Amino acid sequence: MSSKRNGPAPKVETKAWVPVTIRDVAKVAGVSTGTVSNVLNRPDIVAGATRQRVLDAVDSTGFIRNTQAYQLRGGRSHTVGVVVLDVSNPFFTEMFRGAESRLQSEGYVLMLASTDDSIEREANFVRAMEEHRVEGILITPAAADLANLSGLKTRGVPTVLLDRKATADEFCSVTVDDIRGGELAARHLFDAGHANIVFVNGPTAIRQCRDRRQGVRKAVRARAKASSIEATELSVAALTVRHGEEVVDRILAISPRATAVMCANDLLALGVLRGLAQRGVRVPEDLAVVGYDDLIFGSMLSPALTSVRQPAFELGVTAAQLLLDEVHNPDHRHREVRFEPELVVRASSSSSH
Amino acid sequence: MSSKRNGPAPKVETKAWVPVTIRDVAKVAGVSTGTVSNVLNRPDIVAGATRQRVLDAVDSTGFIRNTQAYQLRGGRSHTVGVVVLDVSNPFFTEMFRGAESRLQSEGYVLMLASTDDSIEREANFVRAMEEHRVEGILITPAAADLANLSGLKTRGVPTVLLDRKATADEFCSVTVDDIRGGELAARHLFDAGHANIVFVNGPTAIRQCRDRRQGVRKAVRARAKASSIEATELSVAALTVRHGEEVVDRILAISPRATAVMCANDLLALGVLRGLAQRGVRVPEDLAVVGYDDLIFGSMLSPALTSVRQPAFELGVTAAQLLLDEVHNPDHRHREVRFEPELVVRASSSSSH
DNA sequence: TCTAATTATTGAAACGTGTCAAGTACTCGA
DNA sequence: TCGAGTACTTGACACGTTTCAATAATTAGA
Repeated sequence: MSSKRNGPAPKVETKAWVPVTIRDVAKVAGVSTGTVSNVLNRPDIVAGATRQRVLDAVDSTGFIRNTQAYQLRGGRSHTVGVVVLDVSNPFFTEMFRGAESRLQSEGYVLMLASTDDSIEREANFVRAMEEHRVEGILITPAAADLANLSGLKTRGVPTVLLDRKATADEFCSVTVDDIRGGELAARHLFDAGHANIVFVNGPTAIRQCRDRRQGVRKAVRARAKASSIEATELSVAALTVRHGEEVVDRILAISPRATAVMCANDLLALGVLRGLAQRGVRVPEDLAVVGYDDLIFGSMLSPALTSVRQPAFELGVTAAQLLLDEVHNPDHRHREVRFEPELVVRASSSSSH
Repeated sequence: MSSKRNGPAPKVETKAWVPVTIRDVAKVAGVSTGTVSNVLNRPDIVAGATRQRVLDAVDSTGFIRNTQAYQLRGGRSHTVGVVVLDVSNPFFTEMFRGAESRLQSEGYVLMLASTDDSIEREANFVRAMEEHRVEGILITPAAADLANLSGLKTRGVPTVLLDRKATADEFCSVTVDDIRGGELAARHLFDAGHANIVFVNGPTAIRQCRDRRQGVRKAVRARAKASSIEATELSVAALTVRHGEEVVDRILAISPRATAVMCANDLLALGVLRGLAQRGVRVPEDLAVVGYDDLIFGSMLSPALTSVRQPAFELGVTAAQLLLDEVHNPDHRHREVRFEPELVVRASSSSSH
């Protein structure tokens, strides 16, 4: 890193900006503060000439309304807090974009924080947002229990859970049906004629992994009666590319040899693809591969990766919608909106074998 | 999407939460509001027994300090605004994480907004953040000129430009030396023995594309005297995978045939890789490929993609640091901190040919 | 015991805005 | 010309907090 200065490094301008209040504007326009406020909030009830004079004064003074005062007086904060586990995870950013697109048309500004799975940081953020009097919070809870959120509940701060079901009916929530997703992927392979598949799963401590496994098992049960099919489950310690690469030997060691692999997420699948390429195993001819999450780069690989897409953007939009309902509708009732995952079939599992 | 309700859909709890003020706490604790405020802000000056009584009252009432009132009275907002072009771009989210990591240890909360290149939306966000009295703004300006930011300047809102140099010394800024990045990539290929390379560039209306091209040309000039080398420039309309895929035929049509391709970003490179794979051209044996940006998935490809890494996280940290300096240090002077890009050599250009 | 010094607590003012009852100026009809 | 509307404008108050001069209570010193 290099730090460079142009010329004689001029001191930052000294004429300090003195905050312009509604009172300054009133003085310049030669009216009372009440009138200025009216021009700002109900322009219709003030005479044309006066209105113009005030607007000119606003311009010439560079007045910017102080939201805190407005809010203190009883106005809304027009702010919503979003708390996710990890901002750099595309799933969360897509969700954020969805929420943003819905909320910004209503004039809201979003506060974003990522907890990195830390319950303590989560508590801090939630508290800070409450202090800022956000009108609502969208959150992916870090902890299994929802202890950090009990305050929100009792204080009546509208809250929507992201990709997480409420224990009782305490909050609204938006979720994706991971059981169905697992089922979809497995069924796709069976439909394509694979009778012997491998399911590479992550730690079952993660709810998503548990659910996806359950979906796979469901698909197996549904077919097991009619035909002779089988699914071998392999488990890895983490959902990473490396772990996917390392599990390849175990996959190939299975006998009779499997003809398809389903991975609990795209990173695992990517690792598997690399491992297979290194060993000269062709995809999908020798072995079909399916992932989960539909990360953007999966579609850019060759062969492009079949995967299960989660409608992250729509999750965000819907969460925002639920929040708005809770904010504005006095008859609001909490509910869970569950989304269906979608199988995106691409070359890595296309039935050209 | 399916909407499901459990049981008899209980109406949301009716006992509306009445906001607890410092006055309520004072009443419960049997002290004055001044004392409560002291307990909250300067606990040391209040007697132990009283302090405890107040703290108990805070707990039992569930009091949460109202930041607006605090702020109105002259306190700081502990809020920083971040405005980027696109939240779903990993470069920006990494930068955001960097800024977050630096600022959250100082107790700040971040407001995030993405403009999607719209000057109008940018103006709205900046205005909203000013109304919220953010203590500073980190921004990637959408427009070529900085008209949207002139208000920030005159009103003295600390502002740091992200990946963009200030025209004069109006603001602090953090940038990455794209000229150097282009030079690094091209030089790497020349060093590896390639004498005839192709540079696939995007629209030169984009500053980054202009700069990277300039870097490539610089590398060419530096070598042209000593040996006979050449760089053919191809231009595509957008920095996407598809455009990369489509440019492959033009690359292969060049005669004498080039031995290496440098792309203005990783998406282009990815498209090129796909196009080459489809035509049976081996990488790096027949043709070496280099990208730019070092997107995470580049490392997961096989062959893994050589690329130029931009220290996005560090950019964010530094931007935050500059902002904090401008906020706290009365002797603050604006400056540009320029980061060096880093070449990450991987299999797609490794000299095993 | 009395004074001085120290320690704790109080309560009112101020921050910038929106609201609203009250006031003023103006218009129209008779 | 007067009265009754009508159309604008005013200005004090409230929102929840911090600050600070003033007061009260306690302690130390002589």
